[in-house]
Amino acid sequence: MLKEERHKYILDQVHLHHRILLNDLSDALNVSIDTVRRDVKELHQEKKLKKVHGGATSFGFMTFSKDDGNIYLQSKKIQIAEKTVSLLSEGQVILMSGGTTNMEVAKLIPKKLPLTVFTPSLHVAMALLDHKDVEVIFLGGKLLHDAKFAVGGTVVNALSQLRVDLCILGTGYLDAVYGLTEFDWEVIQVKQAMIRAAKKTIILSVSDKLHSVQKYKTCDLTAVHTLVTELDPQDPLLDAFREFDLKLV
Amino acid sequence: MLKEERHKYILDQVHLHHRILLNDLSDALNVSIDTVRRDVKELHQEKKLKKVHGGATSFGFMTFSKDDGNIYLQSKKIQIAEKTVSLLSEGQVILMSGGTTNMEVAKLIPKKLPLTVFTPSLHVAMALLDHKDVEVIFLGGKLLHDAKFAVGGTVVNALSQLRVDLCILGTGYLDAVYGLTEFDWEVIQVKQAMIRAAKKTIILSVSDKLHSVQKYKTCDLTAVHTLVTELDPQDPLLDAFREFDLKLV
DNA sequence: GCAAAAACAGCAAGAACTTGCAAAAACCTA
DNA sequence: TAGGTTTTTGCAAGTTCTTGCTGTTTTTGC
Repeated sequence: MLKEERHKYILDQVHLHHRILLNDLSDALNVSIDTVRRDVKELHQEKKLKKVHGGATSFGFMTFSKDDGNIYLQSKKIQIAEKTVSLLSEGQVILMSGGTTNMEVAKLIPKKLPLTVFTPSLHVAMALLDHKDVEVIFLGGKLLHDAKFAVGGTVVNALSQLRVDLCILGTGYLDAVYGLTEFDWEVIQVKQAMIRAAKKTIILSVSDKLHSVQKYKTCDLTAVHTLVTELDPQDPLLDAFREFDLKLV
Repeated sequence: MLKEERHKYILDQVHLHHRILLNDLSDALNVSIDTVRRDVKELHQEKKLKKVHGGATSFGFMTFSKDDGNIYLQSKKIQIAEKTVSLLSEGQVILMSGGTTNMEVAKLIPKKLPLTVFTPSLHVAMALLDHKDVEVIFLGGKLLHDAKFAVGGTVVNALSQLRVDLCILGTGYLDAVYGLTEFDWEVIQVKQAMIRAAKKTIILSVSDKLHSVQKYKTCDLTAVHTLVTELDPQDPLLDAFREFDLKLV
């Protein structure tokens, strides 16, 4: 492999994930850690990226966000994603919905963690394909133009034939009384099928979305096993959810 | 072999693969490594390519454009895409494979043209979702990490239940004698199923890939109805394909 | 403050590059 | 066509670049 190719790969990865570990690079490129270190050093001197202890980051990382421009929201989502990733274990078969929070989870999954992931989200699938050890199966169907998410009978049908370890539901609206709600009927159908297909369901929610309700209901909180937020599990904001048989993380 | 011929070959290879090793060139051209080195040096001075340690890369190789950094190849693909789009008509149900050429087709489809498109390619699906009037159905299945393409029984099975107007096959290798070939067995299975599911099949190929053969065979040229290249339909390079009942565009 | 991980410096083998040169081929020009 | 000139090509020797390994120093997390 040419040095230029390695450099391109490294820069692509850094731009995609905002940060990258030298070990992962060494692994992905099949060269020694020293070589990668030297590559990153060069790119650092060329001001193409920023070298940090253990890896590298892109320059813009802390100054702007590709997503909604909201750095606070973004960092909350990353916190949630980190907590969620720590709940995963090797060899699991999981289901992931869409949403930006789930995107962060996809990016943060360790490169060497073997998993099988089913998802109807184009973005999540795309992000997961960077992970050589993750088998990605896309649940095909009619795609929603804005959400880049597959819905419809095909998806629900495929899900009805699955039995997976874990379902990770991203962005939704959450309320102790009304449960999990959404504004898109088609999405509801898919999420319900996802919950049915999984032994355990984890929902991810930034605290801003707690106690908010939308038009349609996905499920009651009793159907959920774990709720991950960026807050400390002891935070009083979560009190309303303690009455359920729910693990707060 | 003339120097000019070598130069053309080298440029073609660099444009096609974005990079090339001096050893491979020396091997393919049956000249010493020194000669190749001198050739590449010249081309470098003429700014036709970029010489790097161990080989050469095309310009634009280091850019981060989502597209294909290669200007020459890129413009050929756009020409092909334009011709292809002109073959489409309102209300058609079509199948699109992956590849960068098909990506260009997806981008160039008129925003107001109502179509239904089935595809197993993440990139094509993503590009099509920009078009509000195109209904996109993703053919789900196990995703190939590098090609971002769904393969396997699920896809083939779903395809077996389809009957569409048109199948647009992107990047493949084409030869008058050996027909359409690929290097990935799984992809072959999907492409064959796509051809079976369509009333008509269009294949897109940049002229560089004409007369080249890969390991596995997708189909004979008799299964194809239209061949779109960036060349003029009268170009002698296409003579080998005239014996077939094939529309050249 | 300690143990583990990461970074650094120096070294050696191998690959790639440069330079100079001579033989062969191609190209004039009479 | 013969003889001289230029270009092209391959070879060899020496140099530089790349890369993985070693041991040492620095940083990090507990």
